[in-house]
Order: sequence, then structure tokens, then C-alpha cells
Amino acid sequence: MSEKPKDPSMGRFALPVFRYSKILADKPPQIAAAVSQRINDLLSELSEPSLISTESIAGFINVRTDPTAQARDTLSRILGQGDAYGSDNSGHDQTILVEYSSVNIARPFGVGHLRTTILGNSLRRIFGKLGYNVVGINFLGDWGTQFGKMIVAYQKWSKEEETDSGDVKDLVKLYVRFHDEAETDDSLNDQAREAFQLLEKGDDEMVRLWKQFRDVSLKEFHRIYEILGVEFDVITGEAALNDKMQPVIDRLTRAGLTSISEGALIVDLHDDQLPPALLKKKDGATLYATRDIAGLVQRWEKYHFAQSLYVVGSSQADHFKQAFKVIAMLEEAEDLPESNRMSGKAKHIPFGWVKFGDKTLSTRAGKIIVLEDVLTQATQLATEKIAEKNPELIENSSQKSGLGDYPKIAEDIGVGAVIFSQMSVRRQKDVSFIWEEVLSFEGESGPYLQYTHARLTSLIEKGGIEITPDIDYSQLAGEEEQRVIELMADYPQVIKDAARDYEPYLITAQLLKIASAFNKVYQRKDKAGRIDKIVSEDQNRTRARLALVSSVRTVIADGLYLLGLKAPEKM
RNA sequence: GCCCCCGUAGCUCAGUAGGAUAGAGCGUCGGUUUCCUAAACCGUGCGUCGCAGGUUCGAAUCCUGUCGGGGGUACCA
Repeated sequence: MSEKPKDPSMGRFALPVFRYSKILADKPPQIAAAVSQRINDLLSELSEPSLISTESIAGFINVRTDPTAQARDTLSRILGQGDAYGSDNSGHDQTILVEYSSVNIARPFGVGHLRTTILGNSLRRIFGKLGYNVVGINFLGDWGTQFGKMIVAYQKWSKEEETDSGDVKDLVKLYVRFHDEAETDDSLNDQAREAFQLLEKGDDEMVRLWKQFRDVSLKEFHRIYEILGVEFDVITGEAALNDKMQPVIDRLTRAGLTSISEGALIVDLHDDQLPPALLKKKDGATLYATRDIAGLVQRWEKYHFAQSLYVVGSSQADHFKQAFKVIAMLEEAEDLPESNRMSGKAKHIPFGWVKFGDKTLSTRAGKIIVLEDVLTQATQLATEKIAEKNPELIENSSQKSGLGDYPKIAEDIGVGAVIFSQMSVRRQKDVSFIWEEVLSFEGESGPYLQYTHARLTSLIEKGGIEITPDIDYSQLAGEEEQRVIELMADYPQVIKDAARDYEPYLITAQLLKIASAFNKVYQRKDKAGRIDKIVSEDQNRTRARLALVSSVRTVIADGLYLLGLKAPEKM
């Protein structure tokens, strides 16, 4: 019904009247003009001065709000609610599961895992803000034939390659060598399958090696999550489902859904134009699909979720379609009551590849960019930038520890830049990882938002007065200030949109707009060419502007948190 | 072959529950600091919105077809 005018200066809302053209047998501009005129006439008859006015242009009725009232309404709300601004209770009593990161054990934490980790972490926070009971799950890839491969490689070559130090890098070396040698020696793959079969049966030696790989990997992952500031509520893995799979397979079989094809146990999905879901290989070992199906059943029993989200790359789309379909078929066959069905509640949240140049990444080929190296390099660059831009920060930091720990700030900035690179593009699109852009720190970037935040903080310090909602809002009626205020007024809706579309980048985009609009106010010049300062002699004006500054800082800090970036107070 | 995603400025991307002259950042060239952090701000854009049809008062957005790129397509995950 209503929408946003193309140009913000045209008003706060717009009502297109085109659809009424036919009914009223008149041209849209005429209709708009007449309606707009009538509204304004009515408004002018009111005893109180009106807070809105309308104007018609080319078939649109544009509605303008009174600037002072808009400022009062939005700022008093932000100042009153603080961090809670934009939060909401729409998720009350609903549990939402978000599975993300889900890295594979015995592999390095590559840049390829960045997107799921960052996206999921952000979705967890966004749904939390909307009042949902969120459970962030890291479902480790710690089971499967790949461990057979690892075990075989370890047993064969760990001595000769001197790779038994218990470092993930060593495990990777072995993994890569396995794939190299398997190119020419297919018997290795058979050995790997055998080894995994033994592992699934609980063979002592196999289990011991598996645990070793898992422990080594987890230690490394926790360090990375710490640096990224990523949190989980539950860390589990495919292995934990080892005894959950057979019962589900039995249910499917009893329901008459399974069949044997080419020696494997499958659920035929021919009717849905999908390949069959493989539950068991011909050697009896389970597969990816088996584990996700069993996992979903287990999660349903445990949480009775409103939604269960899988933040996994788009290449897995068919896999999830298969898994969800099998569940739906099972519920149908067992004729479960609607209240006990999870069909439709499990959703795959797909995202595109991280591309380097025109290449995508493959661990198997051994071509992987280790995330930690990227983070280290970004932090290093941030350190150099601080030395260049704000050397005082380093001096003060060495003198008084309370003034700010600059190595920490450098890490916040560097890591922030990397996280931002994943959050500034729509999910489904492949994202290009271009070093120069990720580390540019200028323009649309994480550091740009952080810099704006640091500057806002500094202004509040400089002002040195208590910020209250009790101010002269007419001081904020200027066009630039109004733009900032409107963007902040839209912020709560943006959070809801981000949740609805599972698109955190909507928040990124809004924050960039807010920061940019504020920076415009910040560097605005008067007619004489002098900067129109926020903190000035004029007490009345300063108080009003600092209230704006404080509100902007609250919103940017909150948005950065939702995205998973830190908001340093100085930089 | 079949299924899914993507195709917008030199580059990276917004804009897609249809709407007003298609927007940002980077890059280019130029400007702004005796003044609150210049990691900023201002100016500078001759785009077949891949192409062709269709629906509509109106299409980058919806439908059909087509071309190009990526992914998936049974014992890897």
C-alpha cells in the first residue's frame, strides 16, 4: 500500500494511486492531486497543528512528517531503550535451531568455512534479538569415510612424514597425500572404506585414532572461534548420532519406504525428481543423508522447534531436499498428527562460494587458504594503519593500560574487515575474496563503520554532558539530521526483514547508510566554509546534537554486534 | 539430459512480495584539515539492467524461450 519515495527528500511515505485509475476513470496525477488536496484541507481544519502534510507528484501522494516530531519520536525511543532498540518479542516461546560452521575434523579451518560461520553466528544473534529461543549448533563433520582415509594415511605415512606431532597441519598433509596417491592406487579407497567400517563397529584402535584427530582439531577450532568472536550453544557432531541412525532406518523400513537398489539401502524419491536418498552403502556403512535425517529426528524430539535452519553452501541443496522429503514421507506414512510433524520447519539456508580470482576452493586438491593466516595478515595491516593514522593510541596504550589495548583494537579492526567482506553481499551470490578489497579499510567496509563508531564515542566524551531525551528537538530539523533519524527509525524493520529473509547483509546495508548520513552531518560546512561542529558554544544545540550522536552510536554498535563485528571505542 | 543459483557502470556489488530520472563503494581526475579522529567529506558516471518475446497504466524486478558462468545429479561430505 505505502512505500518509500525514490528520493528521501520527497517525504517519509508515498502512496501510489495508479491502481485506482481504472475504477475512478481518471488519470493518476489528477487523482493524487485531488486526494492530497483533500487531506491537507482536512488537516488544516484541526485545532492542533498537524504533524504530517502531503504533496502529489506524478501519481504519487507523498507524505511528509514533521521533522521535530520525527526526531522526538525516534530519538526518545532509542535513548530510552538503549541496546534494546529494535528488539521485539515476535519470537516469544518459539525455539529456532541454527546450524552453522559445522567444520570437518582433521582439516584446516579454511576461508571456505568463513561464510557459514559468520552467517550463522549473525542469524543466531538476529533471532535472539527478536525474542526467539535460539540454539546455535556446530555440527562437526566428525564421521564418515573420510576418517577411514585419515586413518589409513596416518597408519601408512605418519612416521615417514614425521607428522605425528598432533598438529592439524600434519593431518592435512596426510589427507592431501592420500588423495594424490589414490589417483593412481584405487585400492587405497577400499582400505579407507574398510577402516571406516571398523570405526563404525567400534574397533578400539580406530576409535583411538579418531579421538586423537578430533581432539587436535577441536583445540584449533576453538582458538579460531575465539578470534572471530563466534559462539555456539551446542557443539556436537555426526559421530554422536552413531546409535541414532538404525532406529530411524527401522522406522523408514516399517513404513515401507525403503528398498534395496544396487546393493544399497535407499528411499526412492523418483516422484520428486530427486536422486534416491542413500541410507546405507552396500557394505552397510551409513552416509551423509542417513546422519542428517537421524539428526533432524533427534532434534525434533529434543526441541520441538519452530524452525531448524541449516546454514550450508548451496551445493548441498539437493541433499537437504532429499533429507527433508524423506522426513515428510515418514510422517505421512506414519500418519502423525499435525502437531507432531516437523515437515516444513526445517530449512536449508544456502549461500554461494567464496571465490579467489575465478577459482573456487577445494580441500581435496590441497589448495586451501587457511583462515588464521588471513586473520593474522588483516590484523597486521590494521596495526600498521593505527601507527600511521593514530600513533597516539599506541603511545597512550603503552603508558596507561586503561586507555585502550591497541593490539586488541587492531585485531577487532582486521577481523572486522574480514567478517564484513562476507556480510556485504547477498547470501546466494558467490563472494569474491580480493585481498586488496578485504584489506582496504576504506569506503564500504567494516573499519568504516567501526571508525564512525569510534568517532561518535569520542564526540560524546568531548561533550562531557549527560545525554537525556529532554532536549530541544527542533534543533534536529535539518535535512541531513532528518535523513539520519529516518534511517534509524527504519532500523527495527530492517532487523525483521533480515530475519524473514535470513539475510544479515540487510543490516550491513542499513548501517552503511546510517554511518554515511551521519558523517555528512559531521562534516557539514556553513556558508563561510567552516565546519558546523557538533560540540559548540551553543548549549541548547550541543545537547540536541549529542542526543543524536548517542542514538547513532547505539544503533551502529548494536548492528555491528548483530553482524558479529566488534565496536572499538577508539581506533 | 534433468534440477538449482547467478548474469546491472572499468572492477566489486545494491536495487527482485512491479512503481517516480537504475544507485553505492573501489578505481580515475580534482577539491576540503590554523576546525570535534582526513580510516572522513565534497565534486567527477554517454549503463543495450546477458538477449528475445509476453503480462501490465508501469518490468532490472513477474512469465516463456534463449545464450553465458557456477553448482548438483547413488554408495565423499
